[in-house]
Amino acid sequence: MNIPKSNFSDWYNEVIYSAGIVDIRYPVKGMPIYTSWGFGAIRKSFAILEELLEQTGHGQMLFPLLVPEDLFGAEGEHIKGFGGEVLWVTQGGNETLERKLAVRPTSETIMYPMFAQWIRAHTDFPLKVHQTVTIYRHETKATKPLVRGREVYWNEAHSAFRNEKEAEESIREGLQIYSEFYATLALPFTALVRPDYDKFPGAKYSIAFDILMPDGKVLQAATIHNLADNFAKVYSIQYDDEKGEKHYAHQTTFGLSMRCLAAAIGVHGDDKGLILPPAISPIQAIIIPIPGKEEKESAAVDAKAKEVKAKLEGAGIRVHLDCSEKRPGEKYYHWEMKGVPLRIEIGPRDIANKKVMLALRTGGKKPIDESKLVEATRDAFAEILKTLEEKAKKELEGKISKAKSMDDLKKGTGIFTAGWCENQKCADEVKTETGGVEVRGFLFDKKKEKAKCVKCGKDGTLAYWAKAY
RNA sequence: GGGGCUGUGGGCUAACCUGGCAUGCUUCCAGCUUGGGGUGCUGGCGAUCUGAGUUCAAAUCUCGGCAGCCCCA
Repeated sequence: MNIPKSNFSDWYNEVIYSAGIVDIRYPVKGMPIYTSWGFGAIRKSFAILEELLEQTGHGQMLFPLLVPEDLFGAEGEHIKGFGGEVLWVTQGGNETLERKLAVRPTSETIMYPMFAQWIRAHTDFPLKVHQTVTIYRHETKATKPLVRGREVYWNEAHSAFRNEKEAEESIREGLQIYSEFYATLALPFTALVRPDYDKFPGAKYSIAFDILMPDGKVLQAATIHNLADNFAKVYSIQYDDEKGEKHYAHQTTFGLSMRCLAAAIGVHGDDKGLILPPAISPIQAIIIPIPGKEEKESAAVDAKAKEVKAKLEGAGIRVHLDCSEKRPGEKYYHWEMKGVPLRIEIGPRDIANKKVMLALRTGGKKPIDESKLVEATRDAFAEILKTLEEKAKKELEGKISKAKSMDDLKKGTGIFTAGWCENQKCADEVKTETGGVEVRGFLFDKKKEKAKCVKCGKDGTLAYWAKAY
């Protein structure tokens, strides 16, 4: 890496290519290749998320990519919200299709007609499903790998319940799942109820997780929507209760995309490159053998390195031994750039002392007793996670400030709290005048704090504001 | 939604204004050397995004397409 992180935009573009996260040289807009290091980290992340969803009773399914036009358009707000960027399949082979097929920009309209088939009575609840797939949105704006593309890999959870109360509980469950998920990535966030005009098309309300990036802009990195019975009415998801009376189901949906990796890259990386949290790094520990001056020494190092590798593998740690012909120093730079959280050095000196060297990507190098290898490695991962978390929390806290005037919004950077009268007009004017600062929403589940609107001065509510990706 | 800039070996880049032999670094390959933080030397492979136009001649000028970056909304 020869671009400092302070030049965040260039740093990001450089590091995602150099570290093997994506290759943007494929000639279709917004569709890069997610190469093995990047996709590996995404898969590790999603495996954690999928496990959390399974534990809370969501069953994994796979729904079709395509949805016929009439089904897609049934919910009026929904199609209005997505209509402009839907890709359509209009031809099959040489024949024009009589019924156009939409390529999913999200899967409500594909899943919910099936939900209507599956749900007949109150005993069919709760219905909780999730899937990890790609979705497609024909973005016209500038795209950015992992942040805004036309093809997005994500996990979406969709659930149906008997009533509003159960749906509310599901919202809380979603918050819990995503909070745990982001804790394993050491990424602090703000979970905010979006303003009404910015909610998911067709939802009652939307909660979104914003993660602060180093340039002071926030990245929306997960969403949770309460759909109430809006979609149930359109797709006839109805059930008989105990008394034989008909009711509409209440639904929720959550989504979390590969943006989580963009957030981890942005928040944790440094001038040397990436720093991946141990939980999602494709390789958690990289062993670098240091050859000796004599062949005998080198042979001993090789043998010891293999022994250490086997021991760690046996403990379920993702470990790799770099026996390439490069010099040790070059290997250090290489794996640091890729963000491997822990490096284990083994050389003749260590063998003589019955030690191995642990070098943490977050800083610090220490010899440890060979007999305590597994334990020390686990401790190192915990320490790395803690270091990342503390650093990220500190940065976030340092960049949330109270804005009392338009001037504060114009001059400051990061996240602001400021009053808002809840009229979109004021929000729009603020965005224009400040060069992009927009209302991100209100804290969920907290008593709304009164505050005068930062724009018009009328009575309003304390809201969160920031520039966003 | 609007505007600007850019596209040269795998990566970065010079030449572009003023049309005429495509420069350097790096990576990669081979060999030797070296080995606890990017060893050194020698040799080698490899490029003007795409289509049309202007011209004796286009990386260079003009127009379109595709792709990327930046700024504004």
